[in-house]
Amino acid sequence: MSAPRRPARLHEVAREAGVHVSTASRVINDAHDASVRPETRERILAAARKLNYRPNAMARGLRLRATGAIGFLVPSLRNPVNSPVARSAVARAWERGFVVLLAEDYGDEAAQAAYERLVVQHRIDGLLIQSARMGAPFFDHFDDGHVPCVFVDRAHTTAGRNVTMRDEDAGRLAAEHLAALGHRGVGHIAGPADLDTIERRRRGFIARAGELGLEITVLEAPLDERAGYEAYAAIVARAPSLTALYVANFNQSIGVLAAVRAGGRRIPSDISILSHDDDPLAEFLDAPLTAIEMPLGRLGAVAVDALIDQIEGGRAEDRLLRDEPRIVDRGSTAAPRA
Amino acid sequence: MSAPRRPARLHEVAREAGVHVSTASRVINDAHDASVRPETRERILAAARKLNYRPNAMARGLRLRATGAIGFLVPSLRNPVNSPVARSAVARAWERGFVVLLAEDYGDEAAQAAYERLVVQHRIDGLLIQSARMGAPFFDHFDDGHVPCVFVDRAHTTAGRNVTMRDEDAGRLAAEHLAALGHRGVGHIAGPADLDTIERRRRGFIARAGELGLEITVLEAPLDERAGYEAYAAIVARAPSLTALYVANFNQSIGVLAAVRAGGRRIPSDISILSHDDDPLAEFLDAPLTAIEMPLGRLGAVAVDALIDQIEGGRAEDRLLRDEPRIVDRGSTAAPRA
DNA sequence: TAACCTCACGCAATCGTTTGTGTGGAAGGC
DNA sequence: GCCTTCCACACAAACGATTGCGTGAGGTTA
Repeated sequence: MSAPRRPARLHEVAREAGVHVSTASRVINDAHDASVRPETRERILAAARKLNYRPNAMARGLRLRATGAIGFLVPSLRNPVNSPVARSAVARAWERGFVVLLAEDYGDEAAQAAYERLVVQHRIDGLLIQSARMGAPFFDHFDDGHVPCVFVDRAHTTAGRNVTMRDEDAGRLAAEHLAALGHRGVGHIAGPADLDTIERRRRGFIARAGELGLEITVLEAPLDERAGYEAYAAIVARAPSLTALYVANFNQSIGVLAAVRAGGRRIPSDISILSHDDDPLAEFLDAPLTAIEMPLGRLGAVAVDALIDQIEGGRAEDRLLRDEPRIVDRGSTAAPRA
Repeated sequence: MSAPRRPARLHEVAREAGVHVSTASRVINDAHDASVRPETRERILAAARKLNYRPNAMARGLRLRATGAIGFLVPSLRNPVNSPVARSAVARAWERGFVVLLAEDYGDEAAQAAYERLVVQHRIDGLLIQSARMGAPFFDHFDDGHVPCVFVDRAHTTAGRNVTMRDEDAGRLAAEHLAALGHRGVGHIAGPADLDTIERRRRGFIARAGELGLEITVLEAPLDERAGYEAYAAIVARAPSLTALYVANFNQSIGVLAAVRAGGRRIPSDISILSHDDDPLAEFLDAPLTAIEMPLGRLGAVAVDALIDQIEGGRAEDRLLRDEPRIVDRGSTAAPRA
C-alpha cells in the first residue's frame, strides 16, 4: 500500500477529524498556548496519520515567510576537499529540517544570479557561502546583516558570520613537523593571497619557521595540480638547497609529487613533502602523502549549525573549529639526508 | 544603490502603474491571449523595473502547483567522476530557470526521506536520480510515472526515463585498444554487478575481447581505491600471465596503480593499465593514466534537459549520449614485452 | 439567577500569485 | 438611435497553510 497520489491537505485532515482546519493546524504545530481537549488532539493526530498528512512547504512558507531551505554557494564542485564539507553540510541541514539549494559560483555574475534566484525569488532562509573572492560587490548584499549567511572557511569582514578552522596553527604545525625532522631549509607553496584561509596557513608557517630559525622560501601558485607541478620546479630553482616542502593544498600536492618524480628525485630521501588537506586518495599516491588533516567533515555541519542558529535565533557569532590540525604520516616526510 | 530590502510585490507594481494586479500579472507573464494596450503594458513593465520586481516563487508555486525546483539525488559526493555530472546538471538547470535541491543517498531510508522531503513536502517538479541500488522499494514511487524523474547513467526498468552513455561501446573500445597493442591475455576489474552501467562495460569488454580471441579474466570489486588495490593482487594471482588490465572505474584505477608499484612491476612495460573514466588528476599520477573518457560533462546537462522536457512537455523518452567513448592516451598502455 | 470567566474551538484574514469570469465603454452595423 | 461586438481591463476565487480574534457552552461566584 503506497501513499496516496497527492498527499492530504490539512483541510482534509480536519474534516476527517470533524474539526476546523485552524484547530488541526494548532494541533499539528503543537502550539503551546492552544487549549485543545486531549481527545480531540488524538482524533486529529490519528486522522493525520491515516491520511498520511504532510504540510505543503510552499503554503507554509508563503504564510510564515520562511521556507525551510538554505542555499549553498560553492566555489567549485571539482575540488575534492570541498566534498566532505558539502556532505556534512547537507546531512546536517537535513537533520535540522532544512533542504539545500545548490549553486555553483564561477564568477561574479553567477554569484549575483544565485543571489537573485535563491534569496530574492525562492526566499531561502539563509545562505552558506564558500566562495573565494572577498572584495566582490556580491558580498555587499550581506554586509547589512539582513540576509542570514555564513562564510564557510572564510573570514569575511562582516563580524559574526564566519566559520573557520585553525589554519594558522596548521601552518605552525607544518613548520614544527619539518623542523623536528631536522630540516633547515624549507619551502612553502602557497595559494593566492586573497584567500584568507590560505593566507593564514602561510602566516603561521612563516612565523613558526622563523621562530625555529629555518630558512624559508615561499611561492604563490593557483590551487590546482598543474600549478603545483610548475611551482615545484620554480621553487627548487630559487632555493636549490631546500629539503622539505609544505604545500598549501591537496591538488597542488599531487602536481608536486609528479614534478618530483619527473625531476628524478626520491621522496622522502631527497625531499620531504607535506600536504595541507588530506584525502582518501593520499594513501595510494606515489609517494603516499603525509598530510595535515583538517576537520573538514565537521566544517560543513558546524557552518550549517551557525547558519540555522542565526536564522532561528537571530544570534550571529563567529565560530572556530577547535580541532587540532593533525598530521597523518604516510611517509612522505623524513629527516633530510645528512 | 542596492535593491530594496524586501522586493516589491506584484500588487505594488500594479499600484505604481495604476492598474489591477491581474493585469500586471498577465503582462509580466506575457500571456499570449491577453489583450492589453501597448502603452499600459509599457507602464507596467516600467513600474516593474523601477521597483525591481521579482516574483515570489512560493506564491507562484502554490498557485501553479509547480515550484521551478528539481531534486538531485546523488549516491556520493565523494566520487570525483560525479562532480562534472553535478556541475553540468546544476548549470543547465539554472539556465532553464530551475533551482536544484541536493540530497545525498546513503541508503534506503535516506532515499525514502529524500522523497518525503523533496517530493511530498517541497513539491519539487522532478527528480534526478543517480543512485545505484536498482531493486530498492524506493523506486516504486516512480514506476507509475506520476512523478517526473530521470535516472542518470542508469537504465531503470521504467521506460522513457533513462539517460545513459555508450558504456558497452566503451568496454568494446577497451578490448580493441588492448588487442591492437598486441595483448593476448587481458583482465578486467569490474564493479558490482547490480550497477547496470558497470555491467554494460563488462559485457562490451567481454564480448569484443571474445571476438578478438583474447583470453579474459574478470574480477568484481567495489568501486574504491582500496578495492582496486586488492583486486589487482587477486586478479594477478588468478591469471599470472595477463599483460593488460581494463579497470572499470577511476578510483579503482588509482588503487591498481599503487598495487602495481607495490608489486615492483612497471607500467606499461610489465603491464598495461587502462582506466574507465578520466579525471584531470590522471595526468599527474604514477604512471600517468590512459583512460577512456566519457562525456560526463554533458551527461548532467542532458539529464536535466530530459527531466525538464518531461516536466514541461509531459514527454518522456530514454536518451543516449551518442558521444563516442574516447581513449586519452597518457602512456599507461603499450605493447606487451615480446 | 445574573454576571463573569474559562475552555475549546470556529471564523476569516492573510501570505503573493494566477486565471476564469464579469463589465463599462467605444466602435461598428443596420 | 439601438443593438451587438470587442477591447481592455477589474473582480474575486482559488492554491494550502497560520493566527488574532470572536463566541457559545458550561461552570463559578456573589
